[in-house]
Amino acid sequence: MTGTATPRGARLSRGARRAQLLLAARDVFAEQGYHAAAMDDIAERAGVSKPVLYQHFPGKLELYQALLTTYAEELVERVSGAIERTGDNKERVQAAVAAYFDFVAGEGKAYRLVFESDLRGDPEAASVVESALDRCIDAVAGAVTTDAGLDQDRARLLAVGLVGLSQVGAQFWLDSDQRVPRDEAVALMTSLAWRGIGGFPKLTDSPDQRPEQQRTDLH
Amino acid sequence: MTGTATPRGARLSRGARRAQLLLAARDVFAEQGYHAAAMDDIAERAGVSKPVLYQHFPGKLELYQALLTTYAEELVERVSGAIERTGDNKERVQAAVAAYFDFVAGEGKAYRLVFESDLRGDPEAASVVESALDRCIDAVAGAVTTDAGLDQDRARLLAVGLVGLSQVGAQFWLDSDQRVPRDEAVALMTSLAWRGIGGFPKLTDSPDQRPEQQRTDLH
DNA sequence: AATCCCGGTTACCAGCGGGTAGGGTGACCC
DNA sequence: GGGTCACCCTACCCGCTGGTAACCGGGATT
Repeated sequence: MTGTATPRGARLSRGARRAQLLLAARDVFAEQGYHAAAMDDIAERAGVSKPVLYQHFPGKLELYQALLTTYAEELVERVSGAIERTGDNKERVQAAVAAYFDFVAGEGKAYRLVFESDLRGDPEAASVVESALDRCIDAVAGAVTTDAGLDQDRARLLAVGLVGLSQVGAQFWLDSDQRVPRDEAVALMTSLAWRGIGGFPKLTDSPDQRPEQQRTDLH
Repeated sequence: MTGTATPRGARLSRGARRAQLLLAARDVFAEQGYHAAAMDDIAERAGVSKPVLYQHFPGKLELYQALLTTYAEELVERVSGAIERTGDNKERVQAAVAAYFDFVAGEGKAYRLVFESDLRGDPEAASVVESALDRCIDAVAGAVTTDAGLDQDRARLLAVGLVGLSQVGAQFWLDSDQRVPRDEAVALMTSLAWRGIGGFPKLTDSPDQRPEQQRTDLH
Protein backbone atom coordinates (compact mmCIF):
# COMPACT_ATOMS: atom_id res chain seq x y z
CA MET A 1 0.00 0.00 0.00
CA THR A 2 2.87 2.30 0.83
CA GLY A 3 4.71 1.19 -2.25
CA THR A 4 7.90 -0.06 -0.68
CA ALA A 5 7.24 -2.79 1.83
CA THR A 6 9.09 -1.01 4.69
CA PRO A 7 11.65 -3.74 5.33
CA ARG A 8 11.86 -2.68 8.99
CA GLY A 9 15.35 -2.12 10.23
CA ALA A 10 17.07 -2.17 6.88
CA ARG A 11 19.72 0.35 5.93
CA LEU A 12 18.67 2.33 2.94
CA SER A 13 20.52 4.73 0.70
CA ARG A 14 19.84 8.39 1.32
CA GLY A 15 17.62 8.81 -1.69
CA ALA A 16 15.59 5.70 -1.06
CA ARG A 17 15.12 6.58 2.59
CA ARG A 18 13.95 10.05 1.74
CA ALA A 19 11.42 8.76 -0.75
CA GLN A 20 10.14 6.24 1.77
CA LEU A 21 9.84 8.90 4.45
CA LEU A 22 7.82 11.07 2.11
CA LEU A 23 5.42 8.22 1.48
CA ALA A 24 5.07 7.49 5.17
CA ALA A 25 4.52 11.15 5.93
CA ARG A 26 1.93 11.41 3.18
CA ASP A 27 -0.03 8.51 4.63
CA VAL A 28 0.08 9.73 8.20
CA PHE A 29 -0.73 13.35 7.36
CA ALA A 30 -3.55 12.25 5.07
CA GLU A 31 -5.02 10.02 7.75
CA GLN A 32 -4.65 12.22 10.79
CA GLY A 33 -4.16 15.73 9.52
CA TYR A 34 -1.23 18.02 10.24
CA HIS A 35 -1.85 18.68 13.89
CA ALA A 36 -2.81 15.22 15.07
CA ALA A 37 0.13 13.66 13.26
CA ALA A 38 3.23 13.42 15.44
CA MET A 39 6.70 13.16 14.03
CA ASP A 40 7.03 9.97 16.05
CA ASP A 41 4.06 8.53 14.19
CA ILE A 42 5.64 9.23 10.84
CA ALA A 43 8.95 7.80 11.92
CA GLU A 44 7.29 4.71 13.30
CA ARG A 45 5.27 4.23 10.13
CA ALA A 46 8.51 4.31 8.19
CA GLY A 47 10.06 1.80 10.58
CA VAL A 48 12.64 4.32 11.69
CA SER A 49 13.34 6.65 14.61
CA LYS A 50 12.66 10.35 14.80
CA PRO A 51 16.16 11.76 14.28
CA VAL A 52 16.32 10.06 10.90
CA LEU A 53 13.39 12.20 9.88
CA TYR A 54 15.28 15.30 10.93
CA GLN A 55 18.30 14.25 8.92
CA HIS A 56 16.18 14.54 5.82
CA PHE A 57 13.83 17.40 6.61
CA PRO A 58 14.49 20.49 8.71
CA GLY A 59 11.16 20.32 10.51
CA LYS A 60 7.58 19.19 10.57
CA LEU A 61 6.35 22.26 8.74
CA GLU A 62 8.80 21.91 5.87
CA LEU A 63 8.00 18.24 5.49
CA TYR A 64 4.33 19.04 5.24
CA GLN A 65 4.91 21.89 2.84
CA ALA A 66 6.97 19.65 0.59
CA LEU A 67 4.13 17.16 0.37
CA LEU A 68 1.51 19.84 -0.04
CA THR A 69 3.39 21.44 -2.91
CA THR A 70 3.91 18.13 -4.64
CA TYR A 71 0.30 17.09 -4.60
CA ALA A 72 -1.11 20.54 -5.26
CA GLU A 73 1.10 20.65 -8.31
CA GLU A 74 -0.14 17.25 -9.36
CA LEU A 75 -3.72 18.43 -9.22
CA VAL A 76 -2.98 21.53 -11.25
CA GLU A 77 -1.20 19.54 -13.91
CA ARG A 78 -3.96 17.00 -14.17
CA VAL A 79 -6.62 19.65 -14.56
CA SER A 80 -4.84 22.08 -16.81
CA GLY A 81 -3.49 19.18 -18.83
CA ALA A 82 -7.00 17.90 -19.35
CA ILE A 83 -8.10 21.27 -20.66
CA GLU A 84 -5.12 21.94 -22.86
CA ARG A 85 -5.14 18.52 -24.43
CA THR A 86 -8.07 19.26 -26.67
CA GLY A 87 -9.93 22.16 -28.23
CA ASP A 88 -13.34 20.61 -28.04
CA ASN A 89 -15.13 22.12 -25.07
CA LYS A 90 -17.23 19.12 -24.27
CA GLU A 91 -14.19 16.90 -24.14
CA ARG A 92 -12.51 19.51 -22.00
CA VAL A 93 -15.29 19.41 -19.45
CA GLN A 94 -15.30 15.64 -19.41
CA ALA A 95 -11.55 15.43 -19.03
CA ALA A 96 -11.41 18.07 -16.30
CA VAL A 97 -14.08 16.36 -14.25
CA ALA A 98 -12.32 13.06 -14.75
CA ALA A 99 -9.09 14.68 -13.59
CA TYR A 100 -10.67 15.51 -10.26
CA PHE A 101 -12.01 12.01 -9.86
CA ASP A 102 -8.66 10.46 -10.65
CA PHE A 103 -6.82 12.83 -8.38
CA VAL A 104 -9.12 12.07 -5.49
CA ALA A 105 -8.87 8.35 -6.10
CA GLY A 106 -5.09 8.62 -6.23
CA GLU A 107 -2.70 6.73 -3.99
CA GLY A 108 -2.65 7.25 -0.26
CA LYS A 109 -5.57 9.65 -0.10
CA ALA A 110 -3.12 12.42 -0.84
CA TYR A 111 -5.98 14.62 -1.99
CA ARG A 112 -6.79 15.22 1.64
CA LEU A 113 -3.65 17.28 1.99
CA VAL A 114 -4.90 19.66 -0.66
CA PHE A 115 -8.64 19.66 -0.05
CA GLU A 116 -8.81 19.15 3.70
CA SER A 117 -5.61 20.68 4.99
CA ASP A 118 -5.94 21.47 8.66
CA LEU A 119 -2.98 23.80 8.66
CA ARG A 120 -4.43 27.27 8.58
CA GLY A 121 -1.81 28.81 10.78
CA ASP A 122 0.98 28.94 8.26
CA PRO A 123 0.50 31.50 5.47
CA GLU A 124 3.04 29.69 3.30
CA ALA A 125 0.95 26.53 3.24
CA ALA A 126 -2.24 28.47 2.76
CA SER A 127 -0.82 30.23 -0.25
CA VAL A 128 0.30 26.96 -1.81
CA VAL A 129 -3.16 25.47 -1.78
CA GLU A 130 -4.85 28.73 -2.68
CA SER A 131 -2.54 29.24 -5.61
CA ALA A 132 -3.19 25.71 -6.82
CA LEU A 133 -6.92 26.26 -6.67
CA ASP A 134 -6.48 29.56 -8.48
CA ARG A 135 -4.55 27.97 -11.29
CA CYS A 136 -7.23 25.33 -11.72
CA ILE A 137 -9.82 28.05 -11.84
CA ASP A 138 -7.73 30.02 -14.30
CA ALA A 139 -7.42 27.03 -16.59
CA VAL A 140 -11.16 26.60 -16.65
CA ALA A 141 -11.87 30.30 -16.78
CA GLY A 142 -9.48 30.70 -19.69
CA ALA A 143 -11.55 28.35 -21.79
CA VAL A 144 -14.76 30.00 -20.66
CA THR A 145 -13.60 33.58 -21.19
CA THR A 146 -12.30 33.21 -24.70
CA ASP A 147 -15.35 31.40 -25.91
CA ALA A 148 -18.21 32.89 -23.97
CA GLY A 149 -19.37 36.45 -23.89
CA LEU A 150 -18.43 37.02 -20.27
CA ASP A 151 -15.97 39.39 -18.65
CA GLN A 152 -13.10 38.21 -16.46
CA ASP A 153 -14.87 38.32 -13.12
CA ARG A 154 -18.01 36.56 -14.25
CA ALA A 155 -16.08 33.94 -16.17
CA ARG A 156 -14.03 33.19 -13.07
CA LEU A 157 -17.13 32.88 -10.97
CA LEU A 158 -18.54 30.41 -13.45
CA ALA A 159 -15.27 28.52 -13.45
CA VAL A 160 -15.32 28.36 -9.67
CA GLY A 161 -18.73 26.79 -9.82
CA LEU A 162 -17.47 24.11 -12.15
CA VAL A 163 -14.41 23.47 -10.04
CA GLY A 164 -16.50 23.26 -6.89
CA LEU A 165 -18.89 20.88 -8.54
CA SER A 166 -16.07 18.59 -9.61
CA GLN A 167 -14.16 18.75 -6.38
CA VAL A 168 -17.01 18.19 -3.98
CA GLY A 169 -18.60 15.67 -6.28
CA ALA A 170 -15.41 13.67 -6.56
CA GLN A 171 -14.83 13.74 -2.81
CA PHE A 172 -18.33 12.56 -2.08
CA TRP A 173 -18.14 9.86 -4.68
CA LEU A 174 -14.99 8.52 -3.10
CA ASP A 175 -16.41 8.66 0.43
CA SER A 176 -19.56 6.86 -0.66
CA ASP A 177 -17.37 3.89 -1.53
CA GLN A 178 -18.02 4.31 -5.22
CA ARG A 179 -21.51 2.89 -5.16
CA VAL A 180 -21.87 4.55 -8.52
CA PRO A 181 -19.14 3.32 -10.89
CA ARG A 182 -16.48 5.87 -11.70
CA ASP A 183 -17.32 6.32 -15.34
CA GLU A 184 -20.96 6.88 -14.68
CA ALA A 185 -20.25 9.32 -11.86
CA VAL A 186 -17.93 11.26 -14.11
CA ALA A 187 -20.57 11.21 -16.81
CA LEU A 188 -23.19 12.52 -14.41
CA MET A 189 -21.00 15.39 -13.22
CA THR A 190 -19.91 16.13 -16.76
CA SER A 191 -23.46 16.24 -17.90
CA LEU A 192 -24.36 18.56 -15.06
CA ALA A 193 -21.48 20.89 -15.86
CA TRP A 194 -21.87 20.74 -19.60
CA ARG A 195 -25.53 21.52 -19.60
CA GLY A 196 -24.82 24.19 -17.02
CA ILE A 197 -22.57 26.20 -19.25
CA GLY A 198 -24.69 25.44 -22.26
CA GLY A 199 -26.68 28.52 -23.12
CA PHE A 200 -23.85 30.93 -22.60
CA PRO A 201 -23.03 32.46 -25.97
CA LYS A 202 -20.51 30.44 -27.88
CA LEU A 203 -19.46 27.71 -25.52
CA THR A 204 -21.44 24.90 -27.02
CA ASP A 205 -20.53 23.85 -30.51
CA SER A 206 -21.65 20.27 -30.77
CA PRO A 207 -24.80 20.03 -28.68
CA ASP A 208 -28.03 21.95 -28.94
CA GLN A 209 -28.02 25.64 -28.40
CA ARG A 210 -30.61 27.91 -26.96
CA PRO A 211 -30.13 31.46 -28.19
CA GLU A 212 -32.86 32.82 -25.95
CA GLN A 213 -32.01 33.74 -22.38
CA GLN A 214 -28.28 33.97 -22.26
CA ARG A 215 -28.21 36.58 -19.57
CA THR A 216 -29.44 35.23 -16.30
CA ASP A 217 -32.81 36.42 -15.19
CA LEU A 218 -35.00 35.70 -12.15
CA HIS A 219 -36.25 38.02 -9.42
CA MET B 1 -18.60 44.27 14.64
CA THR B 2 -18.86 41.82 17.48
CA GLY B 3 -22.28 43.10 18.36
CA THR B 4 -21.76 44.11 21.96
CA ALA B 5 -19.06 46.72 22.30
CA THR B 6 -17.08 44.74 24.89
CA PRO B 7 -17.17 47.37 27.68
CA ARG B 8 -13.79 46.16 29.00
CA GLY B 9 -13.72 45.44 32.66
CA ALA B 10 -17.44 45.58 33.29
CA ARG B 11 -19.26 43.03 35.39
CA LEU B 12 -21.83 41.20 33.35
CA SER B 13 -24.64 38.85 34.24
CA ARG B 14 -24.02 35.20 33.63
CA GLY B 15 -26.17 34.99 30.52
CA ALA B 16 -24.80 38.14 28.95
CA ARG B 17 -21.23 37.09 29.62
CA ARG B 18 -21.80 33.70 28.09
CA ALA B 19 -23.27 35.20 24.95
CA GLN B 20 -20.38 37.63 24.68
CA LEU B 21 -17.85 34.84 25.13
CA LEU B 22 -19.48 32.86 22.36
CA LEU B 23 -19.18 35.84 20.04
CA ALA B 24 -15.54 36.38 20.94
CA ALA B 25 -14.79 32.69 20.48
CA ARG B 26 -16.54 32.67 17.14
CA ASP B 27 -14.42 35.55 15.90
CA VAL B 28 -11.13 34.14 17.12
CA PHE B 29 -11.80 30.61 15.90
CA ALA B 30 -12.98 31.90 12.54
CA GLU B 31 -9.88 34.05 12.14
CA GLN B 32 -7.22 31.69 13.38
CA GLY B 33 -8.73 28.23 13.25
CA TYR B 34 -9.09 25.82 16.14
CA HIS B 35 -5.45 25.00 16.72
CA ALA B 36 -3.90 28.43 16.38
CA ALA B 37 -6.50 29.98 18.64
CA ALA B 38 -5.47 29.99 22.28
CA MET B 39 -7.95 30.21 25.10
CA ASP B 40 -6.04 33.28 26.24
CA ASP B 41 -6.76 34.91 22.90
CA ILE B 42 -10.46 34.33 23.26
CA ALA B 43 -10.47 35.58 26.81
CA GLU B 44 -8.52 38.66 25.86
CA ARG B 45 -10.81 39.37 22.94
CA ALA B 46 -13.71 39.30 25.36
CA GLY B 47 -11.85 41.61 27.74
CA VAL B 48 -11.73 38.98 30.42
CA SER B 49 -9.32 36.49 31.93
CA LYS B 50 -9.07 32.81 31.16
CA PRO B 51 -10.77 31.26 34.19
CA VAL B 52 -13.93 33.12 33.32
CA LEU B 53 -14.02 31.13 30.11
CA TYR B 54 -13.78 27.91 32.07
CA GLN B 55 -16.64 28.96 34.31
CA HIS B 56 -18.88 28.91 31.26
CA PHE B 57 -17.45 26.09 29.17
CA PRO B 58 -15.80 22.89 30.33
CA GLY B 59 -12.99 23.08 27.80
CA LYS B 60 -11.73 24.33 24.50
CA LEU B 61 -13.15 21.42 22.59
CA GLU B 62 -16.64 21.81 23.98
CA LEU B 63 -16.60 25.53 23.27
CA TYR B 64 -15.65 24.86 19.70
CA GLN B 65 -18.22 22.12 19.31
CA ALA B 66 -20.93 24.39 20.64
CA LEU B 67 -20.13 26.98 17.99
CA LEU B 68 -19.74 24.41 15.26
CA THR B 69 -23.11 22.88 16.03
CA THR B 70 -24.80 26.25 16.13
CA TYR B 71 -23.56 27.40 12.76
CA ALA B 72 -23.82 24.03 11.06
CA GLU B 73 -27.44 24.01 12.14
CA GLU B 74 -27.91 27.49 10.79
CA LEU B 75 -26.66 26.41 7.39
CA VAL B 76 -28.91 23.38 7.28
CA GLU B 77 -31.93 25.44 8.20
CA ARG B 78 -31.19 28.08 5.62
CA VAL B 79 -30.78 25.54 2.85
CA SER B 80 -33.57 23.16 3.71
CA GLY B 81 -35.83 26.11 4.44
CA ALA B 82 -35.11 27.51 1.02
CA ILE B 83 -36.10 24.26 -0.60
CA GLU B 84 -39.19 23.59 1.46
CA ARG B 85 -40.54 27.08 1.11
CA THR B 86 -41.73 26.55 -2.45
CA GLY B 87 -42.69 23.79 -4.84
CA ASP B 88 -41.33 25.44 -7.93
CA ASN B 89 -38.01 23.85 -8.72
CA LYS B 90 -36.45 26.87 -10.29
CA GLU B 91 -37.27 28.98 -7.28
CA ARG B 92 -35.87 26.21 -5.12
CA VAL B 93 -32.56 26.30 -6.91
CA GLN B 94 -32.37 30.04 -6.74
CA ALA B 95 -33.24 30.12 -3.04
CA ALA B 96 -30.82 27.34 -2.15
CA VAL B 97 -27.94 29.05 -3.93
CA ALA B 98 -28.86 32.31 -2.26
CA ALA B 99 -28.89 30.53 1.08
CA TYR B 100 -25.25 29.59 0.64
CA PHE B 101 -24.31 33.11 -0.33
CA ASP B 102 -26.09 34.58 2.65
CA PHE B 103 -24.64 32.06 5.03
CA VAL B 104 -21.14 32.76 3.82
CA ALA B 105 -21.67 36.48 4.04
CA GLY B 106 -23.03 36.10 7.56
CA GLU B 107 -21.63 37.81 10.63
CA GLY B 108 -18.14 37.11 11.85
CA LYS B 109 -17.12 34.79 9.04
CA ALA B 110 -18.71 31.98 10.99
CA TYR B 111 -18.95 29.95 7.82
CA ARG B 112 -15.27 29.20 8.21
CA LEU B 113 -16.04 27.02 11.20
CA VAL B 114 -18.22 24.82 9.04
CA PHE B 115 -16.42 24.91 5.71
CA GLU B 116 -12.80 25.24 6.80
CA SER B 117 -12.70 23.56 10.16
CA ASP B 118 -9.13 22.59 11.02
CA LEU B 119 -10.20 20.16 13.69
CA ARG B 120 -9.95 16.76 12.11
CA GLY B 121 -8.76 15.02 15.21
CA ASP B 122 -12.06 14.93 17.03
CA PRO B 123 -14.63 12.52 15.55
CA GLU B 124 -17.44 14.36 17.33
CA ALA B 125 -16.70 17.57 15.49
CA ALA B 126 -16.17 15.77 12.22
CA SER B 127 -19.53 14.11 12.51
CA VAL B 128 -21.26 17.41 13.21
CA VAL B 129 -20.05 19.01 10.01
CA GLU B 130 -20.47 15.86 7.97
CA SER B 131 -24.00 15.40 9.18
CA ALA B 132 -24.81 19.00 8.33
CA LEU B 133 -23.47 18.57 4.84
CA ASP B 134 -25.41 15.36 4.51
CA ARG B 135 -28.64 17.01 5.49
CA CYS B 136 -28.09 19.75 2.94
CA ILE B 137 -27.46 17.13 0.32
CA ASP B 138 -30.52 15.21 1.41
CA ALA B 139 -32.68 18.29 1.10
CA VAL B 140 -31.50 18.84 -2.43
CA ALA B 141 -31.52 15.18 -3.32
CA GLY B 142 -35.05 14.85 -2.04
CA ALA B 143 -36.28 17.37 -4.58
CA VAL B 144 -34.22 15.77 -7.30
CA THR B 145 -35.23 12.20 -6.55
CA THR B 146 -38.96 12.71 -6.47
CA ASP B 147 -39.00 14.67 -9.68
CA ALA B 148 -36.27 13.14 -11.80
CA GLY B 149 -35.94 9.60 -13.04
CA LEU B 150 -32.88 8.83 -10.98
CA ASP B 151 -32.25 6.33 -8.23
CA GLN B 152 -31.09 7.29 -4.76
CA ASP B 153 -27.36 7.09 -5.34
CA ARG B 154 -27.34 9.01 -8.60
CA ALA B 155 -29.69 11.64 -7.27
CA ARG B 156 -27.43 12.20 -4.29
CA LEU B 157 -24.42 12.50 -6.52
CA LEU B 158 -26.20 15.12 -8.55
CA ALA B 159 -27.22 16.91 -5.37
CA VAL B 160 -23.63 16.89 -4.17
CA GLY B 161 -22.59 18.57 -7.37
CA LEU B 162 -25.12 21.33 -6.81
CA VAL B 163 -24.11 21.76 -3.20
CA GLY B 164 -20.44 21.91 -4.13
CA LEU B 165 -21.12 24.42 -6.81
CA SER B 166 -22.98 26.66 -4.40
CA GLN B 167 -20.56 26.29 -1.54
CA VAL B 168 -17.35 26.81 -3.42
CA GLY B 169 -18.91 29.50 -5.55
CA ALA B 170 -20.14 31.39 -2.54
CA GLN B 171 -16.80 31.14 -0.77
CA PHE B 172 -14.92 32.38 -3.78
CA TRP B 173 -17.35 35.20 -4.33
CA LEU B 174 -16.85 36.36 -0.77
CA ASP B 175 -13.06 36.12 -0.95
CA SER B 176 -12.98 38.07 -4.19
CA ASP B 177 -14.41 41.00 -2.27
CA GLN B 178 -17.68 40.76 -4.11
CA ARG B 179 -16.45 42.29 -7.32
CA VAL B 180 -19.56 40.81 -8.84
CA PRO B 181 -22.64 42.07 -6.99
CA ARG B 182 -24.38 39.48 -4.86
CA ASP B 183 -27.57 39.23 -6.86
CA GLU B 184 -25.75 38.75 -10.11
CA ALA B 185 -23.42 36.18 -8.64
CA VAL B 186 -26.37 34.26 -7.26
CA ALA B 187 -28.04 34.52 -10.66
CA LEU B 188 -24.97 33.18 -12.39
CA MET B 189 -24.67 30.22 -10.09
CA THR B 190 -28.38 29.60 -10.24
CA SER B 191 -28.29 29.66 -13.98
CA LEU B 192 -25.39 27.22 -14.01
CA ALA B 193 -27.18 24.86 -11.66
CA TRP B 194 -30.56 25.20 -13.25
CA ARG B 195 -29.38 24.54 -16.73
CA GLY B 196 -27.27 21.73 -15.35
CA ILE B 197 -30.20 19.75 -14.04
CA GLY B 198 -32.31 20.72 -17.02
CA GLY B 199 -32.54 17.73 -19.31
CA PHE B 200 -33.06 15.24 -16.56
CA PRO B 201 -36.57 13.83 -16.97
CA LYS B 202 -39.14 15.89 -15.18
CA LEU B 203 -37.16 18.46 -13.25
CA THR B 204 -37.81 21.41 -15.47
CA ASP B 205 -41.35 22.56 -15.77
CA SER B 206 -41.07 26.15 -16.85
CA PRO B 207 -38.03 26.29 -19.13
CA ASP B 208 -37.28 24.42 -22.30
CA GLN B 209 -36.86 20.70 -22.23
CA ARG B 210 -34.74 18.46 -24.33
CA PRO B 211 -36.16 14.98 -24.43
CA GLU B 212 -33.20 13.63 -26.33
CA GLN B 213 -30.13 12.55 -24.40
CA GLN B 214 -31.28 12.23 -20.85
CA ARG B 215 -28.88 9.47 -20.03
CA THR B 216 -25.38 10.77 -20.06
CA ASP B 217 -23.24 9.62 -22.94
CA LEU B 218 -19.64 10.27 -23.93
CA HIS B 219 -16.75 7.88 -24.47
C1' DA C 1 -21.20 48.74 59.05
C1' DA C 2 -20.32 43.85 58.89
C1' DT C 3 -21.55 39.99 55.85
C1' DC C 4 -22.40 37.32 51.83
C1' DC C 5 -21.85 36.31 47.38
C1' DC C 6 -20.77 36.63 42.81
C1' DG C 7 -17.91 37.66 39.17
C1' DG C 8 -13.03 38.54 38.43
C1' DT C 9 -7.87 38.22 38.76
C1' DT C 10 -3.02 36.63 39.23
C1' DA C 11 -0.07 33.01 39.42
C1' DC C 12 0.86 28.51 38.81
C1' DC C 13 1.00 23.36 37.26
C1' DA C 14 1.64 19.49 33.98
C1' DG C 15 1.61 17.00 29.72
C1' DC C 16 2.49 16.72 25.12
C1' DG C 17 5.28 16.93 21.22
C1' DG C 18 8.85 19.24 18.31
C1' DG C 19 13.58 19.17 18.16
C1' DT C 20 18.57 17.61 19.64
C1' DA C 21 22.95 15.52 21.79
C1' DG C 22 25.76 11.89 21.80
C1' DG C 23 26.81 7.20 21.23
C1' DG C 24 26.76 2.60 18.69
C1' DT C 25 27.39 -0.55 14.54
C1' DG C 26 28.05 -2.32 10.12
C1' DA C 27 30.11 -1.67 5.31
C1' DC C 28 33.70 -0.25 2.63
C1' DC C 29 38.40 1.24 1.60
C1' DC C 30 43.17 1.28 2.21
C1' DG D 1 42.52 -5.25 10.30
C1' DG D 2 41.96 -0.71 11.50
C1' DG D 3 40.13 3.79 10.21
C1' DT D 4 36.31 6.28 8.48
C1' DC D 5 31.97 7.38 7.04
C1' DA D 6 27.09 6.98 6.86
C1' DC D 7 23.11 5.53 9.05
C1' DC D 8 20.49 4.78 12.94
C1' DC D 9 19.10 4.60 18.05
C1' DT D 10 18.18 5.82 23.08
C1' DA D 11 17.46 9.38 25.97
C1' DC D 12 16.74 13.83 26.95
C1' DC D 13 15.36 18.97 26.85
C1' DC D 14 12.08 22.73 26.83
C1' DG D 15 8.49 25.81 25.27
C1' DC D 16 3.79 26.30 24.66
C1' DT D 17 -0.91 26.12 26.11
C1' DG D 18 -4.90 23.89 28.23
C1' DG D 19 -6.54 23.76 32.65
C1' DT D 20 -6.71 24.96 37.93
C1' DA D 21 -6.00 26.79 42.89
C1' DA D 22 -6.34 30.42 45.68
C1' DC D 23 -7.30 34.93 46.50
C1' DC D 24 -9.91 39.86 45.87
C1' DG D 25 -13.47 43.57 45.92
C1' DG D 26 -17.70 45.90 45.58
C1' DG D 27 -22.69 46.06 45.90
C1' DA D 28 -26.91 44.52 47.95
C1' DT D 29 -28.91 42.75 52.15
C1' DT D 30 -29.71 42.89 57.04
